[in-house]
Amino acid sequence: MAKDTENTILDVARQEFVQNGFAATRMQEIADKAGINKAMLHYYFRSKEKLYQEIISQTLNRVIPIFAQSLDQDGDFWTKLERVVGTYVKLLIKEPDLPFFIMSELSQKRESFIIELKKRAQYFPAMRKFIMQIMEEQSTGKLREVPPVHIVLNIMGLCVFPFIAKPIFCTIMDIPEEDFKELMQDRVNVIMDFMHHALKVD
Amino acid sequence: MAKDTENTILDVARQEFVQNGFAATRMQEIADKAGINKAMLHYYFRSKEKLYQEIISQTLNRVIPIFAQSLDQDGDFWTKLERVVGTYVKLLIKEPDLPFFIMSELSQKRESFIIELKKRAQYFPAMRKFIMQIMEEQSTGKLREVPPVHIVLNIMGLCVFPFIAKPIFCTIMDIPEEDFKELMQDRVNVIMDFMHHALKVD
DNA sequence: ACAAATTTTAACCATTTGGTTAATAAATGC
DNA sequence: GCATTTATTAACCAAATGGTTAAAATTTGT
Repeated sequence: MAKDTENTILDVARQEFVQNGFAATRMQEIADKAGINKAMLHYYFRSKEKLYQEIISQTLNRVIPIFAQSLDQDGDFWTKLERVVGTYVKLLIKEPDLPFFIMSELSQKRESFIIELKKRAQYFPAMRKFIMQIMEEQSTGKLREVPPVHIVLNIMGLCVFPFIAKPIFCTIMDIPEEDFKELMQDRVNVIMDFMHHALKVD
Repeated sequence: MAKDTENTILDVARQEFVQNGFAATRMQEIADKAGINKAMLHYYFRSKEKLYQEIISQTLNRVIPIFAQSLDQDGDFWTKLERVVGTYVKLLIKEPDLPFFIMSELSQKRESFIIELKKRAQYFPAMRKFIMQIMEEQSTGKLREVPPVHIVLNIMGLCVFPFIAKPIFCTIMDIPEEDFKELMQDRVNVIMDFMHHALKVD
């Protein structure tokens, strides 16, 4: 039963923190939705801050390895790109609030988040190796010469941005939010096509 | 003196709300930083909610027209694109926290923000006209056939995303945040080059 | 110069909120 | 079966926070 309570708390807390952010999330609300006494939250996690930290930690553990591993396999730039874009967009369709959560609290609770992020520094080389690979393929004339850092920024932006901008985008473009998911289904192909034309050598 | 106090409040409040979000911003903190009594905040703006609304309103007034007007002038797709990308990136370099603020509170206080957004519906047609123009230039063979909605998403993503992702990006890529601004200076050219290759007809 | 309106302040107030405590219930080990 | 540990609860607490009020200072109109 013990693990059960703990996991219920974590589940509810994650939902609440993701939806409302740290400051707007109420411990009482978490307790109510988990169907337990508020004191349990402190019994298991000591404080709101610690509970939040745990959620952050879990979230990073769930996202970063997926991302890094999809980069850390064999293949040329295009193989890797297709893999990483596919993985990422699929993940985001399943959990569309994720990028928002990560970036939201990041800007406000910068230090603690960055610390938590740096604990996963083991995964960063995958990214830097990817950049090296881009440079290599550029120098052998397989890719057009665009600054690699910008290429990475572009890839990330093309994948992640729509999920962050969904509400504002749907409003301005007058698209029902239900149609949005559908739009995202095509997204992998659009991105691949876009990148391909942008980076292929003439 | 009256207008002076009011504007000081607005200035400080904007900084605070942008930096901390609604829930984490303290009225007392605003008062202190503005060097006035907390009661003044309520004297001029009645409540925290109303004050926040005012900031949202001002912010949208500052951003949306700039964006819409840069789309609402003459020129073919490429002329417009260069104008809108230039305007946007320039604005964001000056106020890098802006997209974050807009998108942050958007997801949490959805209703009130969307309402405020819809009050500016007058500006939306510029965007839809831009899409129409894309479709036209595609049918006359001037642009490659990529779904226009995705083109718009791509443009927005390429412009805005780096500013949202700055902290996480700089950490993972091991780039000092000071170097980031420099990176953004090249951004307009990179984006234009990228779009050009992605959309030109073979 | 002075009355009326406006602006500003200090002291309060009610509520919310994270967190604690002491007592109770349930599980565990022997 | 019983003592000990673990899990859970209800009641409580102190601090923080948005908001109010009544009085004082300042400005404005005449």
